[in-house]
Amino acid sequence: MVEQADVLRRTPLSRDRILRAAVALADGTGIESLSMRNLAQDLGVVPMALYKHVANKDELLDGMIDVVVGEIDPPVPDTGWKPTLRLRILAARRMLGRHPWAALAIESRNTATPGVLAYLDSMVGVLRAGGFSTDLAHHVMHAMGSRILGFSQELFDASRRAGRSGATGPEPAATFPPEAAGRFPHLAEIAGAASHDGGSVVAPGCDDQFEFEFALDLLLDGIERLHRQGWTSARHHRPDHVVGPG
Amino acid sequence: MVEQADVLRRTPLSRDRILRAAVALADGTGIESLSMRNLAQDLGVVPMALYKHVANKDELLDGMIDVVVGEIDPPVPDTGWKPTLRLRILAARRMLGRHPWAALAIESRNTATPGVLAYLDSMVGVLRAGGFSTDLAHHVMHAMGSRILGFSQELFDASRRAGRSGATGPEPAATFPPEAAGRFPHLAEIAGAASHDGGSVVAPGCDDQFEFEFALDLLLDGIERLHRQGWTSARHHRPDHVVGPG
DNA sequence: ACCTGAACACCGTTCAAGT
DNA sequence: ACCTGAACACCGTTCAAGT
Repeated sequence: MVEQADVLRRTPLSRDRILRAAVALADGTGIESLSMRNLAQDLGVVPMALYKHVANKDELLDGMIDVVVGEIDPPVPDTGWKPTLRLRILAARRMLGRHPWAALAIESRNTATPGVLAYLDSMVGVLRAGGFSTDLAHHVMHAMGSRILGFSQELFDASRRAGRSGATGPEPAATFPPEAAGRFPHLAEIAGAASHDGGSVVAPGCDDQFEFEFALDLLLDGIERLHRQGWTSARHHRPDHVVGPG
Repeated sequence: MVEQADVLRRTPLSRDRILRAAVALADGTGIESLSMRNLAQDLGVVPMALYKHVANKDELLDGMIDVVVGEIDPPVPDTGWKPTLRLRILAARRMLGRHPWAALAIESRNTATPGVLAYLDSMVGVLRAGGFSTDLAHHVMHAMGSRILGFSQELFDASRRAGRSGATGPEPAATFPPEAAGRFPHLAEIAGAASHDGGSVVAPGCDDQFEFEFALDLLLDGIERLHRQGWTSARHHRPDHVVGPG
């Protein structure tokens, strides 16, 4: 650790170098010991030097998230939507295993980072290419929720963040920022964003309660089916980890 | 807010009063503004007075979690496992709507609180009463994950917490504390805890990878079924919010 | 113009001094 | 014995002084 700091001391600071050091620090000693001061020390730099490259700690965390989300293996082409989704989600899970702080960090950000949006957009693209309607693809993304990034259910649901505005109750689900519609076309489509020729985008958001019950009933119905069939893990649980309830 | 503090200033401090005030503070101004100092001020008390009733801030958060988990409506008897689970999970979701900080707070605790364990135990009890084997009930609890408390997938998976012990990779899934086996019999059963006559308990934990893939495939198979059937939300999406993909 | 030390406004918690 | 003010070891970030 200290030797590494010595080696790097003279190489010039950059946003990229800061983000990599921050990820390494969080991986190594836990997210709770990631402070601007500790990070600066690891980099052999005075704390204020970091602020030339990242606006504040929140932006640092956003950058760290995009670094690790970028590590998720890209989708394997030409294998059909189901194995493609499956492999990619398992790749996301492996990434989360390498960076134990990442799941909670992603969940606690109030707005999705560009890297997370790109990942989600490509997942929707896989569904659309597989023949899913935007409607079904939308609900599927909500249903997959906690699996799609290895965790985390309601990615576009802002209701969990506290309202310093003082309003009570869940706020309307904030979809993604309108200016991102061009960059993430599948997400825009899913969100029901109507891109009128001028370029302005309207995203009506979605019905959280419906999405929650859609996923809940999808699971309950699948569980009921297994229960009726007298499902036992003994017939499915194999050491190579490639089988499930199917 | 201020008047309330005035009213309560003379009533003696208690753990219960502290927890209620903490929940109110988090509900009102957000979890990030919940500090021991702010909480003490709301209670018209010096910060150190709190430490007579709660050991530290972590224990305060644990207490707050159990207060709100205690608000979840109890299961309605005699309606079958499926509607019972469904109603209870929707009740949990309503609770999370009232306390926007709670989901993330529960997820970020490293060990489940007694209240959360009691809730989960009663959910397993519903499955067992419905004729589910301990084996299937176990996998179902993992599969429901993000829904069972309105969120949060791997309740007994400690791999997301950083290891200050320096070890890399996911730790073996920590089940619940052995001494809790007596209080939460259904969870103990699920965890495969073998309670030998002396009273000592062995919980072998579970295969995280298998549980993840079980839930993933349960969802993917259900999604495939909907896709083949040409499912459309137009036929299911009704304003009264009582229908899903079934 | 750029960099950075000191300072500010906070934390959670310890500890010793006061009653 | 009990309570509590001051203090300690931290934060993220501002700001002005130094180059």
